[in-house]
Amino acid sequence: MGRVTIRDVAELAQVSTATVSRALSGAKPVSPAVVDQVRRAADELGYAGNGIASALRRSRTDTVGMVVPSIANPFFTGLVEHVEHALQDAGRQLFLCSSRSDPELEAQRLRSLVARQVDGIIISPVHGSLSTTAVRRAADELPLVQVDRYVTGVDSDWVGVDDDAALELVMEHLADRGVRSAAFVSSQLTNSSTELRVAGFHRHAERLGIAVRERDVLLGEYSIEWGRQAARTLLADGPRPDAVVCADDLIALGMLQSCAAAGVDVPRDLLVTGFDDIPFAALSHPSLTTVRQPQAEIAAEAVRLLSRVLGAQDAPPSRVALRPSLTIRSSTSR
Amino acid sequence: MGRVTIRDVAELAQVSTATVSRALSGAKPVSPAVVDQVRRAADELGYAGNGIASALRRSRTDTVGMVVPSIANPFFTGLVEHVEHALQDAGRQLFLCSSRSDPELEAQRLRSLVARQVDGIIISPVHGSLSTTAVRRAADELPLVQVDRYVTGVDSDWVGVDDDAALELVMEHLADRGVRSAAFVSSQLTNSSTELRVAGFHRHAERLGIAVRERDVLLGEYSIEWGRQAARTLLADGPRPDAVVCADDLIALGMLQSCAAAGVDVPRDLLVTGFDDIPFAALSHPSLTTVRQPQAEIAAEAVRLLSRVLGAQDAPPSRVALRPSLTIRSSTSR
DNA sequence: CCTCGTTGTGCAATCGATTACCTGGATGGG
DNA sequence: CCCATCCAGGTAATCGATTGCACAACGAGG
Repeated sequence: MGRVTIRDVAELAQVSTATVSRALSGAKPVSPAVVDQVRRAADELGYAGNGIASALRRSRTDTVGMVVPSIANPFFTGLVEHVEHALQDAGRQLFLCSSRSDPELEAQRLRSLVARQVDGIIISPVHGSLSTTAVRRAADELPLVQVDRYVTGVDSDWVGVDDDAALELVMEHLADRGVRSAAFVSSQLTNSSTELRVAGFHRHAERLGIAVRERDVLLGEYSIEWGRQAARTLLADGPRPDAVVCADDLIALGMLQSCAAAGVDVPRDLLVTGFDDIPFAALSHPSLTTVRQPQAEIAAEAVRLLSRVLGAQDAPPSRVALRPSLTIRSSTSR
Repeated sequence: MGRVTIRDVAELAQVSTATVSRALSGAKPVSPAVVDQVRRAADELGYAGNGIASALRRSRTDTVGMVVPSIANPFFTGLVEHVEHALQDAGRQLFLCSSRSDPELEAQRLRSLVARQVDGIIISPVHGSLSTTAVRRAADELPLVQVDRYVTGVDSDWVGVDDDAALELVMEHLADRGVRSAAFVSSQLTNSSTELRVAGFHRHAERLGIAVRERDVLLGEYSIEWGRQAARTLLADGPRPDAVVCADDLIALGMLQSCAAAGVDVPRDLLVTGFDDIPFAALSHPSLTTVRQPQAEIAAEAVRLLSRVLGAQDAPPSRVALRPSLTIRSSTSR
């Protein structure tokens, strides 16, 4: 357990700690013979360095923190994987936290990341306004990029998908299929993407002459269980709409399950669409028509933006909305 | 950007840095009046502390590192969520890394966690032998608990599921359903749980008189795609077994998809079982019969073991194999 | 009134690595 | 042959918070 320090290495290699540091990091030239000696000594002792001490002195950690609302949602884990990949190329590591859709927990995670001196933060904030203070406070301290969703009132970079364009794709596709009335199932959360999606839904429905009854807009949370529940509510009473537009795939998958259980045939009796195109969207029965988010591009762009800020260039914050595409599967194909 | 330090607070509150530290952490008694003064000063300056410096001095970080083979696999993300929950109660934070099923990357992650002085590590190692060196090295430095899988040759705590008992449940269930021959689809990875599952499959198949042809044991990786592929191989030629036992749900879900595409009716023509009981196992068509892992218990036990070791009690390493249960759904119910 | 705790606070060492600055010797040009 | 330059490598300050030790003030008990 006795940790081996740079001093031990220096002693064994018969040089100063400064030389050991330089030999191992290559910060300044050291003669090859000495480098070799130091390397050998370090190996022999199994020297691993102390990242904490190094971080304190250099005041950087080569680590980026990421905060997402949920790691049970494959959309976010997909995003995380891509971010991790992109960071690796930049020689950085990812420190992942989940805020579990709780602004309070989110604030705590952010504080903790700041205290741990990560070099930058990538966050998908929980809430459009309740998250503002914590996000701003973090953004004041270090580079911060928002992904997927953003909060109001913080001037930071953002990368995500063009939600309005996404809903346009969905609604036009449904219109093409002859849909005359539609329901919308989403989360209660008031955050940018959730709001833009519901707004887009209404806008394009109206434009295309698709009827929307007020009671057919159901708000709960982004989960399979809520999809199931919403389906039950929707199918329980009154005339059924021609289609159900879901704000994410988890909801849509829960919806499909309950439809099957209730004997409602999708797509014959009802069309269903999702959002995100998670891997499981292709596996349901029927397979799910959904909006594909360009995850890899979002991740790459987020990392690029972060590096730009790390490069200390005081560029104005940029908001990048990438174009989504529609993956058409059986849930809307008669 | 000018970070506020403890010195600034001390100056404003007109006390020494020692007093500020004690007032804020409560490590030693400080008179109420002074505490109040310090609190006020800290608030006014927005003092957040420097976790790095604190960690260096105290040589603890109140952080636990976790390394999993994949964060795209809902089984692991479920586990992570439960661990995070359990840690929160203990006032610790989680630092999550993915090894992407690559022993080399895994070793790097472990080194990095050790360098960052996390207080302990929870790991599900990639490989039974290739991961050994890295895991041992980490375990030499700090408390380490293995979950789900374990490597050979390292004396550390382990918590997981009783894989043999799990396969017993599966095979007896299949035997009850009149299955006379079975295939097994798993990952190539040689790690404890993978190996115990294939061994259990063979043992119980033999015991119950279920025939297994050598070419019906297919090894690839834990992914949906491999499940699809394996299905194609399995259905392509020769007589079809009565059942396919899959070593995880991702494989099983891919298998179901390909079966549907090939016009093979599950469960009429073929029974299929999975392993893990991820949320999506209930959503497939047909829904999947699978082994349920007691994730919450595994997580709680892992955290408990880690705390025990952190308490510096030199107890002998314990290996806890929890009992799995079988969730029976449509993929095995005629 | 004189010890002997007790309590609250400050001083300064400390954690381990990095790096600004300094030194001594080698090198090269004039 | 001398001086300017360069380079490897050492010395010690530094990052920011914590904490062992010292000390002052105060109260209680004899």
